[in-house]
Amino acid sequence: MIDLAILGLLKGEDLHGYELKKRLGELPGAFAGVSFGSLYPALARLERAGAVREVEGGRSRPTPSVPMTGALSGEIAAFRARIRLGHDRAEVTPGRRNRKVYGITQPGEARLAALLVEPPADDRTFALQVAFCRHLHPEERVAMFERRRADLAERLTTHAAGADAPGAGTDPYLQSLREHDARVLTTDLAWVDELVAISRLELADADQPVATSIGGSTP
Amino acid sequence: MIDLAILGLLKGEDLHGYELKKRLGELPGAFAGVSFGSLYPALARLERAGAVREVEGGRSRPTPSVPMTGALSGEIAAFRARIRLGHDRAEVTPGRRNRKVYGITQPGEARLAALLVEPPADDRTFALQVAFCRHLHPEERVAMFERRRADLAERLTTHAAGADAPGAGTDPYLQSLREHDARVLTTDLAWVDELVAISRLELADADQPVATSIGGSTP
DNA sequence: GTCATCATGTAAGCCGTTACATGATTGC
DNA sequence: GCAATCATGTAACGGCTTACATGATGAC
Repeated sequence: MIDLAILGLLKGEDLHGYELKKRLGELPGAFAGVSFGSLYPALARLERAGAVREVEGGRSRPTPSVPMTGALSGEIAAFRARIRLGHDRAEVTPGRRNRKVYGITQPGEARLAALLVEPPADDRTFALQVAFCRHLHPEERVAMFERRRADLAERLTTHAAGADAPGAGTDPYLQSLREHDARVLTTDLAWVDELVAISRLELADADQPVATSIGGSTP
Repeated sequence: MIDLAILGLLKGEDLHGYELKKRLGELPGAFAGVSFGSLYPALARLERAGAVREVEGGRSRPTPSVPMTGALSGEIAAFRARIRLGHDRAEVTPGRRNRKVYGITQPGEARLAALLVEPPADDRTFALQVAFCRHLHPEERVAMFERRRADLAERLTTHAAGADAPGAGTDPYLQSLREHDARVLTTDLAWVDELVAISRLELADADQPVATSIGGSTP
């Protein structure tokens, strides 16, 4: 799970461990808990495996799909480059001396792609997959969502089957717990549907590559 | 976590490990996954700690509020003895020879009470606490729910604060994930309110003590 | 007598945590 | 100079999983 988080973050941007942990905490979900004690060994392991490697300057903030509304990403890149030259005041990059900045490698990208479509071990892992699913091909993304959907649907029917177990209705708290579980499953199902809808929308947008001048057709 | 599950189940009924695992699987939530490899060591540990002990006949299905003719447990014991004679259908006690039936002790009940009001390490632990919260005094139960409520509320505000982080709105999947998290938190909050409502209802109906409570004197 | 099920346990290992150790850089 | 923060790592440990080993019982 931590591999997925690391590779997903590095796919977007070269980072060192300390910063990586901060980004992890900024992600929605309960990923703030990952500690250095697991992060650094994981990085070392990934480096040994050839999935990441230490980089020098560090390609920062590529954001290829959005071609720069302006200055933001470009300026950040320039800014980071400037740091190395000692051109700027130090207030922005404190204590940068010993940092080991990591970047993702091609094998690492393959590994990331595999982790993204793998059946998630738990709900938090699925959350991570969603967080980074933008790096998947649209079809893979939809397929992954559909698998998740099937899994949730099955869990829901299993749940429904267990509802009329012997002595199921005795305790109001147990009953409430059971109902809540069903609600959560239903909510998750609706969410996956939303994710699929987003994917299909993007797929449709990709079909018609910004041909505004043609007929004015709005899909 | 597994201690809470074991003690909570044993509070209701004397059970052996194999049966314990089955009951665990019947509980709502994802507790089916607990394996023998963690269950048996946990039982041994709890026995060493004096929280459970091996019992002979096994007080089964106490349900003390319903008188049950009083003969039930005695009859079950006789029934279990009868099995040997091949007199009954086997569906109830197959392969019973080596079973170690465990019962909860008074220290074990104290431990259970402590685990039930302890701040839950994760959401699954809270689900377990709800599953067995009937064993708490009503006031403790409400207090525990209120603590949970406060925790969820804080998480929700933290979440809201993080919503307008830099670059938060770029990816539709990340955005959807963030929104889903907020929905889940809100749903959980509503659920806790429901649980509190149930508690208050039972508190109001306190004419007749419905649930047995632990840790205190039961006249 | 053989197989499925019931039943208990051990061993190896994964994954993650907390706590500890170390040291550079910067603000004051 | 000193404290706070940045930054990287190691060590000990805990909890849980899978896989393995063992054996009794009952159905057929």
